[in-house]
Amino acid sequence: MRILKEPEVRKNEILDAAEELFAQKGFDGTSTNNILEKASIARGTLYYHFKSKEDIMDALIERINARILTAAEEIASDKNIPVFERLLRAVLALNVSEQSANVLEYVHKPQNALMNQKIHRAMMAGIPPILTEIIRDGIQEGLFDTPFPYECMEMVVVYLNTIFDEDMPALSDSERSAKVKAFAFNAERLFGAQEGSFVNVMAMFNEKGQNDHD
Amino acid sequence: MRILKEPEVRKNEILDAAEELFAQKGFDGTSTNNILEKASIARGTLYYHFKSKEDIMDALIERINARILTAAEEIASDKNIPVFERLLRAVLALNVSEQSANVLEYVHKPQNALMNQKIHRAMMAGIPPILTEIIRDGIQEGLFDTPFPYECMEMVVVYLNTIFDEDMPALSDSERSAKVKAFAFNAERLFGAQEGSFVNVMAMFNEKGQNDHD
DNA sequence: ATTTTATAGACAGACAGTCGGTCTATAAAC
DNA sequence: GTTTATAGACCGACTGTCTGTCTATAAAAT
Repeated sequence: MRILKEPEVRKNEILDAAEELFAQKGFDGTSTNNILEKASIARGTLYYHFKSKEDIMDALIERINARILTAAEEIASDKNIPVFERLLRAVLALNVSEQSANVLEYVHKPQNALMNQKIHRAMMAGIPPILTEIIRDGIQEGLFDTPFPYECMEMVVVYLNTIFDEDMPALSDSERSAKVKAFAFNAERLFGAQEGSFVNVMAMFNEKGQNDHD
Repeated sequence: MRILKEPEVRKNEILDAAEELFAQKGFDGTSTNNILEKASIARGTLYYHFKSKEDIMDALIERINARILTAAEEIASDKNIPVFERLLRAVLALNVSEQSANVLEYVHKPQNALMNQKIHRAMMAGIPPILTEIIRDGIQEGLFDTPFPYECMEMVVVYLNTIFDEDMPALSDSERSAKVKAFAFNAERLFGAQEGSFVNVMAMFNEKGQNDHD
């Protein structure tokens, strides 16, 4: 007895199943059979809707990415929020909020190198423009001073994604704290911000970050 | 008629074969059968020496990495070379020289995500300490001024690896030139160097870089 | 001669994708 | 209204490739 569904419905069911499995076992650790079972469909159905396993991953990344960037973009364009707070909230939306907890799950799976690469690329295309808008407002208000806001933001985002990514050799608490301090100092230099201003943002970041996880 | 060889000899033959194939077709695109054929050995021999396909890759990365970092380290510790030139030559040894042309080949293969990740990790562990030594000398000589030489170097290396990596969306010549200019400016800020000093280094870098490829 | 090391290749099971066929909904023809 | 044809969604057996395992054995060492 076969069950017919709208293509969009079925596609999302497959993506839902894949999302859960990739997060749990990684892309490489998830077989198409796992997906079939979880979505309760046959092999031919899967390949009717997606042309390959990698196609499923690409669709999933696109879906997740859209969610995350949309949330951050709304925050970034809300001129009623002060610049530093906006920056903080956008970063939270991108890295720590419940929505992007999914991204972190994937990134840290050992069998997810390809997916990591694609996620990273999507993030690098999407995040700096959003955050640079905030930096430009900060420049207008005299909080920052750099002729290259985009490139500064790009550098900071790349670094955050790499060094504070749990995938890298684990940092002890004191190592992490030292790195955060150094990073704040370096970010102040890059953006031409007043010394100490990013340290304060970082403190808020850590507080909010921890609250979110309690 | 079987041919016996010293384990180290045989191991290196397998690695040589793998090195060529991974560069040509990527890790995922290379089957163990390809390696068997190229090294003229049987499957059992391969698994006698290496415990898995991934083990071969790990050994290969280690081999290449050792070569590259050794060359750069020699340059970095040669106190007779002026700081800026030492920095330039070490960077060349790490990124552009013939030895590391091999690394670039791997990094840009579409089926090499896992290998990229491992190479990147190895590089991030090996490169910043070497270059930071040079920065420290520069601080001693008053060329640089930063309380966080290591973290600055780390940031710069991460950025160089990511943004100027050909794997990222291709940059036009003018885009690249603009990015190099912005990067030089930002590096000057990070290291507390005199404005314009890194732009000059970059010019040398481009010249030398181009000559190497002609 | 016996033991150890290195080599060979047949075999097994998992995997992603293919292919031929079936089923369902629906429009068109009667 | 009923019948027929069509489109497209679905099914599952099958295929070829892949990595790793296992058994046999040649060559070297003792």
